[in-house]
Amino acid sequence: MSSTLSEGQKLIRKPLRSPFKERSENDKGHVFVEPQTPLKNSSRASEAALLESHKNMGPLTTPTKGLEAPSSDPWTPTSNLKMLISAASPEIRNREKERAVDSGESENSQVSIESPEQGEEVEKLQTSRKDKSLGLLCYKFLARYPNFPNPAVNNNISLDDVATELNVERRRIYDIMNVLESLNMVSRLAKNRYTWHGRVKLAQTLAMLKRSGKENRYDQLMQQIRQRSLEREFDLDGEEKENEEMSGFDMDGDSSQAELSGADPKAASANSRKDKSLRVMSQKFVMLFLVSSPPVVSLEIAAKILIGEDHIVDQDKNKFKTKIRRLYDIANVLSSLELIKKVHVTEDRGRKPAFKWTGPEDLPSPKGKGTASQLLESRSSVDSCAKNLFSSPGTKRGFTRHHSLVKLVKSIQDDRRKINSAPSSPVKMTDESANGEFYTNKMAHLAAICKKQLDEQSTGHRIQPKNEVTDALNGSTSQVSELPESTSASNHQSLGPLRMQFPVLPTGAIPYLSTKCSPIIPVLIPQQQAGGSYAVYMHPTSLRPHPTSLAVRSMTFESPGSANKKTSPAATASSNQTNQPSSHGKEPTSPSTLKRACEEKSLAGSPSKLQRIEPKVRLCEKYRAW
DNA sequence: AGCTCCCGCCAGGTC
DNA sequence: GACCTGGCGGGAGCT
Repeated sequence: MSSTLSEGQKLIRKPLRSPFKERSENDKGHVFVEPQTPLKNSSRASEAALLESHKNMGPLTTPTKGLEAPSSDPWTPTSNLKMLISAASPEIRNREKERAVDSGESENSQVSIESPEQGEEVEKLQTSRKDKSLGLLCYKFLARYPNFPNPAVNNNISLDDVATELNVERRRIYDIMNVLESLNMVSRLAKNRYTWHGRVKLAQTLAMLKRSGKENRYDQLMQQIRQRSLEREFDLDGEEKENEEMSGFDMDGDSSQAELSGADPKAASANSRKDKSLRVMSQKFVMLFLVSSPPVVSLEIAAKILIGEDHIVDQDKNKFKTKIRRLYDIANVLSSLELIKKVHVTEDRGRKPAFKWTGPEDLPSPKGKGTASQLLESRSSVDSCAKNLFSSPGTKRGFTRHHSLVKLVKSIQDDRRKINSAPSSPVKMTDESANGEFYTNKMAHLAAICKKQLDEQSTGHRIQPKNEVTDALNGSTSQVSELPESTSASNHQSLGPLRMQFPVLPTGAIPYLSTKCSPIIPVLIPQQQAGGSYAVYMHPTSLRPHPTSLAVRSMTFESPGSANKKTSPAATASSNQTNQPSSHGKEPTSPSTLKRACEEKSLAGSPSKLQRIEPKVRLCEKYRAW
């Protein structure tokens, strides 16, 4: 069954084996690198090995990619790498075994991953689902090419060749290529052919994406969705409420996608399809990280934003699930690129998968007023789809955006207007907190801290180079520039690197949940629970009528499989973040805090709800490092 | 049980 | 019409 794959797609498309039958036998741990590790870890280990090798390649260390070389030929400067790839590519080994070819130089001869008696078992296990993961496949793919290719050499990629040599269906290669293309790491040259760019354009692309993300106010969208999610979460009559809130989004239901292209149904259809493409999704997903502070994005939030939260109702739950699936695909590739890393956000409802940005933090300032579209369009223009990722430079919005998202932004703006005129207005809050009129000494002190942080936050940005901030501000519309004028440029000085912004809170740290929509005052509470410190987030408005009002929330960030669930270096490093303006500090925003913020926000217009939001301590904010 | 995501069907697009 | 591209969701493997 494992016949040689021809150039033709038909053969590639057909599975070479009966995966499910084989899978059923894959019930034991196996290894590629570390024989004693369990199944999952083994794959991770092999990925890590590949990654390490890939790293070792370094820039310009792999002059040729040897694309057209047969799979058994060593990649000249990276033969060692190939060995590792093969170690992680059981199918290649299987194929080699079956063909009884290449006994001398074949990879399996160099990969001592199992004892002879284990051979058969491992061979079965080699077809493990994990071994076929998109992430691992991407590692293998990336290992074939240098990060910074020599423009002089042929950097063409043949999908057929890649699919054949990696022994996967071409379909899988498309997934990888789409994500890579979204980052300008490859560009489509022609049918079946791509050009490898590596990371040459990556930083610039990311900068563009960041800028576009800001222009699209994805940070605010995230915040908004979190808030609404919290509202739902803490509503006693959640279901009815959910419907209420869904309608409160001013949603346009299923029509949103069709509206993307205006009245032209055909264009709408095309645009809808494009908008769902892995490329667009990937870019938007990356944008979320780039504009988020801390740079942690849960799949749930991402999916909601990518869908437009309005779709998450009834039968559209399926859409959500599908989106999540796609996000996993994207995330796997991005993980292979080391741009993100999987973490978990533990909330009341349990652990939620999330990803943390681990890619470059200091992005170059996008040149001029160019948009991401220019960057993308500057590459191969063959793919019109990519062009549609961004609107023309002249337009304000950088990206094609769901109509629902436009409305979402509108909703945010409305909220902001309300908030700014409401007692819970951030400005008012900070002013009040500054004079401490309504608080105890401790409250006043904390409020002062909060004010300071708010001032910093209101600068709108934390770690970016100043010029980039300026660009972002210039390029964006009123939303961003609405930020209070009290911004102090000097506040940027103390800002640490992006990762330092992540609110892993060691003892004593006071996280500030910066959100324009829900100003929260962090208050340390004398709570001694294992695992770290706790902060109580107090909404300023709740402090006045209910000085004891607390809104606390538990949230744990942890790395899957991380042994160190407590304070990590990252946590320690972030211990100073009390003074770090978390800009749009969104991610760790306590759900209950947000909930409270939303509730209280709505109080202005609905005093009757006041009773329902009687001060209550929800949970404790507990951050663990990954 | 829920999370993760492989797999391949099949529709739309391109040649 | 053949082939390319990739959205999509079923359902298996994993935790």
